[in-house]
Amino acid sequence: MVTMKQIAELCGVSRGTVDRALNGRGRVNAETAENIRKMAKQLGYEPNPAGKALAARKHRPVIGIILSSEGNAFFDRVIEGIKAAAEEYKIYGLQVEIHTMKGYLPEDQLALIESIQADVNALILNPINDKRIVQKIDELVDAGVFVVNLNNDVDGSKRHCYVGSDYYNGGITACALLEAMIGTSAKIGLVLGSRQVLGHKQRLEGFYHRMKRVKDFEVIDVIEHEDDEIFAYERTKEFLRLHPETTAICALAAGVYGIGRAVMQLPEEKRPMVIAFDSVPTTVEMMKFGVVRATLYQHPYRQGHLAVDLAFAYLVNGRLPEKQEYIMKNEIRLLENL
Amino acid sequence: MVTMKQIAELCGVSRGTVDRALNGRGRVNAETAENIRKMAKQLGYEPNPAGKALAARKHRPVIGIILSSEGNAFFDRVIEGIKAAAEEYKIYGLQVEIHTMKGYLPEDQLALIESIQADVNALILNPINDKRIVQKIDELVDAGVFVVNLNNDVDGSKRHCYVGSDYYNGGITACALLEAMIGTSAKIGLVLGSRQVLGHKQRLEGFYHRMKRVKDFEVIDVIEHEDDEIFAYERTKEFLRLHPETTAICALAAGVYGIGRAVMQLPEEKRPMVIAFDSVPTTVEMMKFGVVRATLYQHPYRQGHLAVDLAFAYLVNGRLPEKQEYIMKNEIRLLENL
DNA sequence: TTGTACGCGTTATCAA
DNA sequence: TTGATAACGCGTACAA
Repeated sequence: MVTMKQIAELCGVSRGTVDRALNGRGRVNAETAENIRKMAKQLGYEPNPAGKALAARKHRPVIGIILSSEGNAFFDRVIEGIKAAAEEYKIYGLQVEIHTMKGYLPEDQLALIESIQADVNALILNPINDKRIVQKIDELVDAGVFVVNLNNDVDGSKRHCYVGSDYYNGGITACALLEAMIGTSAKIGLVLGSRQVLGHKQRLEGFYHRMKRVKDFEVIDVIEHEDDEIFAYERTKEFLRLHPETTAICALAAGVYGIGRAVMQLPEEKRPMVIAFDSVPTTVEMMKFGVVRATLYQHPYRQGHLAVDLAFAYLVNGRLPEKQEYIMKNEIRLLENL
Repeated sequence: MVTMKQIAELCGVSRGTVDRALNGRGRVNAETAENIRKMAKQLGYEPNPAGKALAARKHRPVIGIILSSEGNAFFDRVIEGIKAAAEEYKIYGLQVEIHTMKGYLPEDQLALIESIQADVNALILNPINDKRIVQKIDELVDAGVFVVNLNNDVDGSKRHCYVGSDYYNGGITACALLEAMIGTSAKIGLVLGSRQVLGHKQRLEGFYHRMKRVKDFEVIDVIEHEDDEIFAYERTKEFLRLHPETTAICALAAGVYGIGRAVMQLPEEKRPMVIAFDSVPTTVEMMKFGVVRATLYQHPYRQGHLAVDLAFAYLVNGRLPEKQEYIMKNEIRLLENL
């Protein structure tokens, strides 16, 4: 393991100069700087995180987290992951501040970002898909803030990386799972929050794509519930009344409890097979009732933890993420392996 | 964040004394020691890993790893996880040495352990279920070596912790999955390495336990292939010849490729549904052929990584694991979400 | 029994 | 443009 001290000796300069050269702090002769960089590369120098961490303790870097999570139980586990990571890194002086909000109004999120942006070194957020949000992200990145998009992404922003699930593959997997469980013939109702939401739209597309390969799958209709449990209940109920021929319902987003309650009003032998996403407590309840047969799980805890890991690695150890996107697998879970 | 220095000042002693009191190095007045410990507890003192890591760099702690992995592709990903973790911690002076072996003879493993035990501070191994191995583990623990059992456990040993999968639940989940995919009626062949292997036996028990709840599931026979691909092929072939009524085969352990090849000799419409464990390349191939319909995945990469994480936390940061057992979930995967 | 001083690798400040 | 020095928290050798 090679250290700055060794490089300094070999180059015949002081550690301070090596530091300036390697970390681009300026005020160093271009020639010696080049020489030092070459030597460092040749020796395979890697900064020691422990040393960095120790020295960084004075900084007390702050990670601000903004989540549109209120009323969405999926984020409960995400937040647990965030808190576990925060606890783990507290010792390095890292401060993590979580701000939650309700709904998806861009101006609300914008206001929240602006209220904290002066005080954070990194920002983790589930961005709302809006021009102004993208601009704000870019502004922060340009100002030196490390930005992670969590659980959903917006395209064209300068965010350092994205942590979340693969929505398109989620749709594909949901369709494949349905085929595996119900056979090649089904009359299907698809339920989601809104086609405006990028992730929901992608899942829908994935589902349709995979469906081309199944002989007798037919989508009767796509129901949108605007992420509202009551709407999910009412609209599913109405859908089932209009379409008693339905044999499967695929809940591509939240609202599972409402959907389940609507399905439960049918006599058992007439109930369609329901599959869902995530395993929030109310969904688990529906699985115990036998109403929801399977669910697709996307490691919410790990998503939260990883987002903080990446910000930590950058702030304390100066390490940029290796990848632009950290995508969780879609895991299939039955009641038995929840 | 409270440091030893602060505690020293508050107690009116030197930092050296605090160190001795808190780390039980002796040579310190019992009364002052007690006082210091109380103060530390009261302030919620937690040693700073960065400081520890830096100071520990002279030690160059060694983790020895012994795996009966040769010829078992499952461990390829486990080893990738181990190597990734080793790379991550190299900077802290951690050395990781992997030793692989073939087969499950206790004396072989014993000899391997003995050949390295003088040189390691921690040992990670997948122990063979044998009295002598248990004794050896206990001997090492008593000698101050940190021991992690990986992928399978032996009962009654003093190992610090176990990292691996939940075999019993794996059997339960396999049965539930089969029911979800094939319906409530099936004539089943169960294939595994050997009932002598604890994990295989537990999966078998889990499968039988869950099967009680399914009306028309019937196990025709249990085939043992001694973890040999050719035996798996031959015996499955013979089984299918004797029992053309078979509608499902559940591969509870390795040998999936041999099983698949035997199944492929039947005309497509007569093939039983096959489900398996793990997703090694040959199993993936069988899934692409449509022969294996689903597999149960147990996070091999994370198993390997976590085992090293725990040893690192102990050796460099002096942290004992929070849990005795770190159990991975059994995840269901189709070709689509592999 | 206790205190002092140094080193681990890095960053930051100040003086040259 | 540079170098020297102190500091971060901990472990430890040595002196008192």
